[in-house]
Amino acid sequence: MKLAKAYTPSEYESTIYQMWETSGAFKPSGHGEPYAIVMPPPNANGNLHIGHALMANLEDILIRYYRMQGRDTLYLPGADHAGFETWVVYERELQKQGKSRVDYTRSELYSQVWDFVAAQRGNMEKQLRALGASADWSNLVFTLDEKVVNTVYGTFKKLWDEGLIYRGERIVNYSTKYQTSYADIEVDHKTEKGTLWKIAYPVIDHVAEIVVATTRPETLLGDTAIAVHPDDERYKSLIGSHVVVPLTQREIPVIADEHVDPSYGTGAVKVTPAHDPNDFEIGERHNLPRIQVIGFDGKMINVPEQFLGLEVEEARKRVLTALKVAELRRGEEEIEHSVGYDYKSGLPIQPLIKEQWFVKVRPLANRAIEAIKQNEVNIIPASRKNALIQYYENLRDWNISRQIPWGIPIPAFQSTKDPSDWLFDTRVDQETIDVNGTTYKREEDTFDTWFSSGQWPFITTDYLSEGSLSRFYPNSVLETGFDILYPWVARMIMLGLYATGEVPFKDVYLHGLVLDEHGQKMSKSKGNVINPMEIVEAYGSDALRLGIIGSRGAAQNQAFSTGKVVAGRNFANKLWNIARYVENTLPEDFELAQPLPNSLADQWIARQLNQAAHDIAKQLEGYRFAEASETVYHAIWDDVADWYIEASKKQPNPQMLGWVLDTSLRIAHPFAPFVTETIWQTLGWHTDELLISSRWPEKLHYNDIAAGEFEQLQKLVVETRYVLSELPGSKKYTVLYQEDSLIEDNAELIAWLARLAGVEKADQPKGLRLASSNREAWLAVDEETLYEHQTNLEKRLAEARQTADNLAARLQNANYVDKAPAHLVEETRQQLADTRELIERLARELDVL
RNA sequence: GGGCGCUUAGCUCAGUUGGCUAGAGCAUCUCGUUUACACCGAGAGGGUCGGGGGUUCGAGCCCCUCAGCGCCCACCA
Repeated sequence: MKLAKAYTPSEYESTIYQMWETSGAFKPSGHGEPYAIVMPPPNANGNLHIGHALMANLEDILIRYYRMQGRDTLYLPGADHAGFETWVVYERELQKQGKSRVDYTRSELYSQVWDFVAAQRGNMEKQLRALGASADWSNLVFTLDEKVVNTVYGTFKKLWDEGLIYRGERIVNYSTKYQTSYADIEVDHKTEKGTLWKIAYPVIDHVAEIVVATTRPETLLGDTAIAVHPDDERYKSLIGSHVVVPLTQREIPVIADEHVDPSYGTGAVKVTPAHDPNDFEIGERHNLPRIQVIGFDGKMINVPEQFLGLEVEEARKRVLTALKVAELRRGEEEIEHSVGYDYKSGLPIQPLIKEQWFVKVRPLANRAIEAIKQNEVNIIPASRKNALIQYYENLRDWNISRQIPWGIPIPAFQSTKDPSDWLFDTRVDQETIDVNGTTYKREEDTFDTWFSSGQWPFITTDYLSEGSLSRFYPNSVLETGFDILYPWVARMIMLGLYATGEVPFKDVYLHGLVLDEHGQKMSKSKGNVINPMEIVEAYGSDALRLGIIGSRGAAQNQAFSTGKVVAGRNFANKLWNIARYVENTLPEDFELAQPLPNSLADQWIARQLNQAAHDIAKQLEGYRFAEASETVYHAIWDDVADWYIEASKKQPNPQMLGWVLDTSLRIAHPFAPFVTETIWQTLGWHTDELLISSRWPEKLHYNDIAAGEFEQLQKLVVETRYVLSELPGSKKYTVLYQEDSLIEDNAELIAWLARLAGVEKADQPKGLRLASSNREAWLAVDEETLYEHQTNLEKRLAEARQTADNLAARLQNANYVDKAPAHLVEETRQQLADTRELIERLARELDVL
């Protein structure tokens, strides 16, 4: 089969992908040391965004590389039920139908969402295929698959049995919009300007008042104490007396608590245990009652008639007005403070008291810290390591209950006789169960999705049940966005260590955000979202891949660049045309065999490609993707195309040409899988093997001296081209040489590469000395031209003298000679010698003039 | 209140334990219809590596400091 004139990706990509998939190339080989990446599961019913493309490309590059290294490779894809995200979408659907969650039972809602998701599934899998992800689809796991639920229940049971699960009334972060509690990490803290109001509480039986400072005056309706610091002289005498809560008739005590900072505000704090985490703790210490004044719907409850049913914002205004009327306001000041917002709705989060399931994280976090400090898990970039440790150190107990139906039900039942009696039981499809004559009622909450996804590495590999993929745990690397280091990666490390006793993965590679072309964060509302599928259609999958990983460092946000994608497309086309040239040059019946480097160019390209294969391997093993892709790009474009192919036109060596193309395809394959495989298939040199399943290139033996001689020729050619570019007109010139066997043997080659009329031997050569290559060569020009170029020579001579001076100065520095590594000193000496020779040659030429 | 990142060519960015003349893509300029490729070839210009100080034989890289931009974490009312 013949290659078409230009590479049109869309003509080949889907066919090539199918070929890979049906050949079984994506499945683990069962031979070699295991190498595994478990893909962070994209939303099952969503479309991929550009960040997914980056993720899939980075992971697939690693997978393809290690597969070619002969490792037993698993790239395990997943699909996420995306509990809360999907629920929010579905609740909006319900709203459109004029319904709400209260119209259905939990199981009804669950099955509705299940159908909703099922109807929209499949897009992201198609899109991952279009990106070339060589994932093992036969092992895809959905986050609600039975095995996921069972494993999650097992872990929950283990935690429960070992006393690491508790259910308790705590202040939780509550979204009044979505009617569910959140984990701490789901709250967005924003620092903003606010008002600190000062409010007077009259003291009973004293002619006095205590002024407190608060940013949330509406909560005073739920106050159950005033707290002051025990040593605060201003208030010491009032400790134990009572005050009246403004706007109510309630009397509350003045208490002393170390928590109060006498220097802040007025030094006196109103205590509202039901609506503030600190106050909750003060309340615990002093046995204070809790009065809930904000309901779970965000409206005021248990308050005087005039405030009942108001939204919090409105209640605040009216309370302030009422206080003014009562003449209890004592001033206000503008302050900066931090306010928690619902990350999804953007509305303020209400701290509310709720009974929830919590995981005691301290023992889990401590073990994770140890693992990270011991480098059982490596974080790339390393700068995130300390941040992660710090996160673990500050981590508080984890609320894992969510009041949404779309998720894994918490397998717990509560006694109808004794509310504190809870049983672990997985019969979650039943509303009640009877155990020992007692009826138990089902918990209606579901798990936080991070609780189940935090177990992903050992769930997907069936590690606990010792399934056929269990050899892939711990995974080799977890590759994901740095934005989910805390919510996801941190939890996987804790839960992995807890459930399996081993770290879930050895390396964590974090990528940054893909920003738009102008460095702005992409968002639907800004309308600057780049759809990866459109890029694939326009430029090809390989182009997107090369473009998106180029110049991108770990955990670094970086703008998307169409220019880089275009460069990627051009590279694919370059590869294609190299292949076309080779195909047209080699005989029809060409068969690949062990090549024998013959010409200087042969020796040189063998060295260059050996080196490239080695460098790329090192770079990929160190997760330096951008550098690796650059190495590929230059080895193939500069060395193979611009030098080797051109040289081979004059000094052909068919076996060598075949080897060069074959090797180029192999080293480029992880980065540009489609075009390389298409060429490989079209050439048909390997009838029994796909490129995807082939091996990383072996070193080819070459002669180092000959390779160095080719570099000499390159220097001569480059210099000649440079001089020629400065000469006017398009006349062809001749290069003359004197007693130089290297030039003599390669005269035709030099003439071709430098576009010369010829390269001829002369007894008394005249013209422009080609000095920098250290060969006895002159460009034959007439006297007039030579004269015009005298200044040029003088400039070069001056430059060379400067260089020589610098080098000499360095060598005269005793410290340099003593302390710098010997090879550097030697190199400097050599350079100085070379430069002095150059000076001599240039000076001779000037003498001639 | 803690922590982190960024500042390198006109633009977007690479540059791992300090070591030749600091690189790439795009953009710019000059030349080129050579039978693989104009999605091309040849050549060129362009940077006091944010400012200042220090360590070192040697600093884009290490230390201190200043400035600008950005991010994360955190229950000070």
